[in-house]
Amino acid sequence: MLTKAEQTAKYIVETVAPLFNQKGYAATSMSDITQATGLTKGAIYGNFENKETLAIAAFKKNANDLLKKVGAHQELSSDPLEKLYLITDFYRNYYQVSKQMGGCPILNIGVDAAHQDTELLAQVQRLVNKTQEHIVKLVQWGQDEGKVRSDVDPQSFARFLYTRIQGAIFMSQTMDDYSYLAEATREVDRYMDLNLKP
Amino acid sequence: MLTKAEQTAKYIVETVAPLFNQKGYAATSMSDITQATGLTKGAIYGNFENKETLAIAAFKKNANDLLKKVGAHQELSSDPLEKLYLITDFYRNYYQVSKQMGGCPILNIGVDAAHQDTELLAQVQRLVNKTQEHIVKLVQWGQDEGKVRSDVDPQSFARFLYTRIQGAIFMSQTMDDYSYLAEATREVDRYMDLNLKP
DNA sequence: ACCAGAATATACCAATCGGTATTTTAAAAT
DNA sequence: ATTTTAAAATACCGATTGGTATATTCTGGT
Repeated sequence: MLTKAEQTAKYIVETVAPLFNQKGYAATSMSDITQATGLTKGAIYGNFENKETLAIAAFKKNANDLLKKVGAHQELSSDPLEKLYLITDFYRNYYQVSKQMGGCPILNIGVDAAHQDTELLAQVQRLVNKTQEHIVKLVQWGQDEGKVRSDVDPQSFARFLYTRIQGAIFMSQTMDDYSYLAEATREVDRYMDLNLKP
Repeated sequence: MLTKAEQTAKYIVETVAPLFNQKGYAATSMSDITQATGLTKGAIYGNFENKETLAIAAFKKNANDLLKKVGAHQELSSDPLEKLYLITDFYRNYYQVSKQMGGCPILNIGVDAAHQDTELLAQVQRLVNKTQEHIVKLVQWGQDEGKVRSDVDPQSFARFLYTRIQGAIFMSQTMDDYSYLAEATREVDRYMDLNLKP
């Protein structure tokens, strides 16, 4: 069971997560935060050391939500190759999903924190590596079971898939045009049809 | 010949362009600007109406520099297909080029201005469309001369090339890893080898 | 019902924010 | 050389920034 403080801390993070994600760290003020939460500075600073730790908590919340969603979608199959297709399938609808978070947190915080050497950037990099390693393991698993061609390099495929989709996320977001993601996921699917399937 | 005011206005924009590009609009303060230029607020506001017009001028400067550089690189050939290869060749070294500007302005300002509905976002979208249309024309020109296969859809190829490379730009920038751009340009080249050449 | 500790609200801080009005300095025209 | 004009420096504005110290309210245990 959550204590009162843990409840409000959770509430604050949930309320503030899309704010930081949309406007970035510097552009999100403490008054934005008190206004959005309906709480006062006392409540905020009673639960978080400072603005930065709150921003980090907010990013972690968004990142975790994202991992959970894409993870849950992969549960629809127990086959490694089909799980890869389910990843692209998840991102096919990512335009709507990310809008609820105020845009893609990897993209937004990655760009916002670049050249600033903050803990936030390290968190983004950690998440990117984690996701790529997950794809690597899926490919290796598929190869172990003979469902993915053995001449595929798991690492470089993971980098390709992630980079291709992340580019489409950027384009869809800044051009406000869903179709970039549609095209990218279709292409990655085709790539897997041609190069991953034995 | 430039008047005194035009000279300082140019100097201000040049000095301030990498600042806005790196830190974003909100995080770049007027004192950052006076400090970087060595000028006072009087000089800044004597030449620019407000912070936003200065930020727009700074982005246009970066965007223009970028277009000039990628344009100059295409001058190395007069053949439309070879010009397409020169575009990917330009982005092969974009990691260093963009670092001088404080990161890719399309990426940085695109993300920074998203969800804010400012003139800046419109400028980014304009530049993206302009670049894509340029690629479309190169493909069409190549088709007219029989140097590009006629079954290629210029529009969708342009979107693919731009999105693929922009994704690599994001990854290289936030992971601080050049190789994403190397892989992306190599892959686009291979794609053109296989699908564009007659 | 009462009390102790936790949690939130209030009031306040120096510093900085973007912006402006005015004064001083530099350059151009006569 | 003097006047006029353009440009930059200075001084200042109210508002807001992130953050803190203190006061008040809420809540769970007895």
